[in-house]
Amino acid sequence: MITEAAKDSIRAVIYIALYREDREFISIKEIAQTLNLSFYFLSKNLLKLVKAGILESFRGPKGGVNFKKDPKEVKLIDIISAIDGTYIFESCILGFKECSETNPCAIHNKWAEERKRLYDMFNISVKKVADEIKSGEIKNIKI
Amino acid sequence: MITEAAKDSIRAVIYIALYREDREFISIKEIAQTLNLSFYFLSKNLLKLVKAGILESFRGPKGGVNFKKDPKEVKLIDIISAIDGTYIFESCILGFKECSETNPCAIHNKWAEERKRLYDMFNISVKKVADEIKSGEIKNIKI
DNA sequence: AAATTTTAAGATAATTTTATCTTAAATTTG
DNA sequence: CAAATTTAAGATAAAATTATCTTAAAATTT
Repeated sequence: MITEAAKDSIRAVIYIALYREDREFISIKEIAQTLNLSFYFLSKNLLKLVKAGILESFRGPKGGVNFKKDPKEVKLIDIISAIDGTYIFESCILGFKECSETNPCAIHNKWAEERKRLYDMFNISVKKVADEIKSGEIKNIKI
Repeated sequence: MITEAAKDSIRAVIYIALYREDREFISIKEIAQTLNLSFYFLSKNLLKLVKAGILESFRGPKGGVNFKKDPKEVKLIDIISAIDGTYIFESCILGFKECSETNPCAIHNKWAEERKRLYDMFNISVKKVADEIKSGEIKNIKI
């Protein structure tokens, strides 16, 4: 569905939203250690979010990353798009380069509906996900 | 979502269901040429379907592959399972090894619903897909 | 100013997936 | 029986993704 890179990155931004509080920057080391992710791999991936204008970064001690955009405005789909691209939500499930209503593959209609739903599923802001977690509605949740 | 191997294989079985008529075996060469797929890659993948008991094969001139199981009984999900495994329909969208209702990730509930729908989408028989195509309900369809 | 910390950038390697080729075995055709 | 055709099996290579490491640059701390 989505790459490991995108999965790690989504977990990272949720972590930042949950635990940054009033800190200026959260070090990637802290994120990687807490989430049990590879520091190297996460660094590379978060850098893409920096370049996409979603996060900002700062070097040196006290350095790290933080949201550049308001997490209310950052959707999970934006993370996925920045890391994996939007191809998965636009492409034909049977691999045709062109596949549309007017010249569909055998299961175009079914997939078109599901990929729209998947898009909608990820079209939720980081803030909203973080707030759901904070609210305690969901028991035993893992970050 | 699903691998290229699975995509090719789904197209191949739909092709066989549509065009085998009363022939005993359909050569992989014919399938690959008609569908514009790599003969080498398709051979390898269809072999997996043979080993999974979905197709049967026969060597020599007049050789090829054909359904072993009735295409009414073969679901697209069976093709995907034989080629890619069922992992995608069971796994956590954020990559956790264990993720369930009782110990969920941040978007477990949303993804659990969507992956169920994806499973259902592929839980359609090859015969049904082929019949839909033959019926002509869908205009300008590509195989 | 020197040492330390942290991201930036890019090199390198491992793994997985995709693609191609070769040889063998089974079957038919001539 | 020899030649041709087709799948079977496995070797090899290419491409993409994941993982790790190294060096540089920026900032802070001492």
